[in-house]
Amino acid sequence: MVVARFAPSPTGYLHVGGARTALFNWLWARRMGGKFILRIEDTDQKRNTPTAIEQVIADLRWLGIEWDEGPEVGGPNGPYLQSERRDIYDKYVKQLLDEKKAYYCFDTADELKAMRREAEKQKKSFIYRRPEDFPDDGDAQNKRGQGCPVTVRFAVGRDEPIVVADMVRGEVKFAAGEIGDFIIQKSDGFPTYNFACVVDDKLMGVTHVLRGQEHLMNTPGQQELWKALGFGELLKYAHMSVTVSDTGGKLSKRERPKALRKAIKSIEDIDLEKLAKAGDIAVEEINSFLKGKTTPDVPAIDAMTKYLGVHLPEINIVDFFNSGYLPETMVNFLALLGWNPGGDREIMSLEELVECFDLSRLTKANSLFDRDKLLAFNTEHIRRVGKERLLGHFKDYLKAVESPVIGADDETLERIIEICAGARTLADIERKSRFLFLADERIEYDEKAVKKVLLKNDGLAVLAIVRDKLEAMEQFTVDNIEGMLRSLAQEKQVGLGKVAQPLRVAICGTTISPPIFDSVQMLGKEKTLRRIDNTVRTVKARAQN
RNA sequence: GGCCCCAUCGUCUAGGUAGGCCUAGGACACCGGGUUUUCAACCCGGCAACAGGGGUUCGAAUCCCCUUGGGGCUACCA
Repeated sequence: MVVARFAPSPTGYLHVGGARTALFNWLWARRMGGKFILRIEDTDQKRNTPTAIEQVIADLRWLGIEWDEGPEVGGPNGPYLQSERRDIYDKYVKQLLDEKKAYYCFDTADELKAMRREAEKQKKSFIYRRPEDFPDDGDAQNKRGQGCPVTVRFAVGRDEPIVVADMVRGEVKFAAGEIGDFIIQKSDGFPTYNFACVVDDKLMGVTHVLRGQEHLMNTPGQQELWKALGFGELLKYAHMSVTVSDTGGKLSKRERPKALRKAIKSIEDIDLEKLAKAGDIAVEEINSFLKGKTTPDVPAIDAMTKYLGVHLPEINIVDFFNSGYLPETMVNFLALLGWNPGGDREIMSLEELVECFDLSRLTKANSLFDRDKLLAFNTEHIRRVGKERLLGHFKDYLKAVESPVIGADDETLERIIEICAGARTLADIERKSRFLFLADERIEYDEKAVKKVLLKNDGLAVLAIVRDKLEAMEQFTVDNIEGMLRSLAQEKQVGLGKVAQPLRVAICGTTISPPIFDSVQMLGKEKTLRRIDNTVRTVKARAQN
């Protein structure tokens, strides 16, 4: 049976790269009728962030990726948090030590740094110099007593080249002696990633590992460890292409802070105190951030971004959710990053993806994360998800962004979705419909729109006529409103826009709204009239100044 | 620096594993036109690529080599 896994480290939110890895492993497991495991690799105590696990779990579920074994669902091979498996790793470290396949080391960080510098000077790879005689437990005990760091290194075989049979790249050869002895147990007693991952993959029965190409250089070492531990049949590896950013290089979560830094610096007379308050951090922290020394945490970044009203590139899965993307879109788009079903197929549901997913169609070359195309995919998925699901997604979105639209009942929301057909994101729908739920006096007027539509071409005069006709209307229906506006336009021998636009700006403050007849009808007669009056008053007052 | 991976339109890619079906197909973006009450959507049309150089072959986008270019890794991070 195929057993695949996703093994994130809880250092932050689930980002695009991680989500893709998770998705591919999940697709492969589902396609083969196998099992998908979620394992948390929290072996670095310094980097773990407390809420990360919950976040990652929430994001995976939002995408529709469910696991058969792992946190919250349990399973026979638990625990699924590596920090809770220390005794297991200790046992295997001891085995390797006893068999002289691993050895203690006492180097300090500075000593190691010096060795690396030396290697670089000689234009060679840094290969740790293995001692002639391995220190024994007593030596380790002594060194520890003296306050020396004690680590354990794996003695990598040096006689034969190491060959990794990769399902994407074929046989990748590493010359004998090229892979140095790497640390498998840190001085704090925790295993390193390269060790814990090998042990767990065996114990959890993993058969396939799909991961980014950035792991390719870890594979020979892990494979040798696997053999040294006597784990038997090797894992099947597939190293997928890296997703690169349009700014060049691997798509990284550091892009958001970077973009924010740039945005802050571009603002001339910025009030750092206020900004700090918005982000709930100290001013010194911002200064240090601007110098590139430190990075505030995600909530602070998000809060400051919101405060400044700037748009940062989405990197984490929640970012896409907050920008109004559908999980259907993300899953579809992610799947096409380094894979494709062949031919012309592009828009697919999760179910369709499972049906045709195939490792032989994994792409070798890196792919760029194209936000324009993502938007096009979202437009298409909004069109095709179906009413019920879209309504659900929309409500989730409204809750997350704390929109005033949240107060509407389902019937109204469905109507809104309907009249906003063609929207590219849920944010578009929200933006267009929020005027319906704002208090009349909270309408913000777009200067350009006011100038162009109301102050020119008799805008206000037309608006006055429209107002009277609306007031006189007995049945405030879409048809009546449409009929009135159309005949008025005809009467005046002008395009519909000439009469519709002033009305549009009057009720929502901008020239962007759902179709005008629906907008007016949904707003209702009373509010429409009041807004027209407010608008006239405001605009006249402003024109005088 | 060392090791490793990769290379078709601006971008994602089909085609490459069985060389002729490719005067290279699709999608996004872009440009032009249409529809139109705004934005968006929608419809029609257009632009646009086998990185370069050597081979192998009757024949190469497809196989081999080199160059160039891009990317990854190079931690007591994962």
